[in-house]
Amino acid sequence: MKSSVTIEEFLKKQQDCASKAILEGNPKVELFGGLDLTFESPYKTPTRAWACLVVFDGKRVISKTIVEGVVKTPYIPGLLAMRELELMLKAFEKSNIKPDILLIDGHGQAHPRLCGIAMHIGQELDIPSIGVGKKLLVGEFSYPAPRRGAFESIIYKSRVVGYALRTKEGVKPVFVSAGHKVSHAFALELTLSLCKYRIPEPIRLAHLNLKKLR
DNA sequence: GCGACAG
DNA sequence: ATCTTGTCGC
Ligand SMILES: [Mg+2]
Repeated sequence: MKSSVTIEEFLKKQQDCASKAILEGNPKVELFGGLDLTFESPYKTPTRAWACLVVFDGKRVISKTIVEGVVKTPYIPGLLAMRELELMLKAFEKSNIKPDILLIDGHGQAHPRLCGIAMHIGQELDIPSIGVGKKLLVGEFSYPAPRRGAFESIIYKSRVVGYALRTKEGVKPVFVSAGHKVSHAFALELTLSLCKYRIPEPIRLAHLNLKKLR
């Protein structure tokens, strides 16, 4: 059996994670990983779930890895990692090809305790990571101009914790924040470079693969 | 106490 | 997060 972590314990883990945050770095990366999950019964717990890791080289998909598992924790805002981290790590471990950086469907530092799921994953694997959320969890921002590449800071407790980025002309922005060993500026530029549509290709393709699977 | 709240 | 075709708009 695997000792189930309590909310209290996980909150401590997040404090620890935030205290060890490394939010700087402009790593040379060539293989980009994208991670996402899908659930058999999203409103029930426990439920069967699958995680997918897509490794993209900027042009082609180098590998896709899907793993199945049982998720026992319900979704609680601020505790997404409690629900999705394990399966994501499992997918990474199973993959023979390891990306140089991970893009996660969720936030990095833009989090109530400055420790979103992207930061957890980056630290656990010690590889650069970036959080890309479709909706904001905490903080304030102004809508960036409609042109692709326009961005505005996400301010939380008087500091910049990420950016609202327009990844496609005239389409809703995404919220990018550094997770591990990258700066927010690096996260912004890399994310934009990987966007053909609103969502960066690695994450978009991971999501699509899971959608076909069910 | 009320409202907001990644996926 | 998931159920789903067409439809409207950039
Ligand atoms: Mg997701």
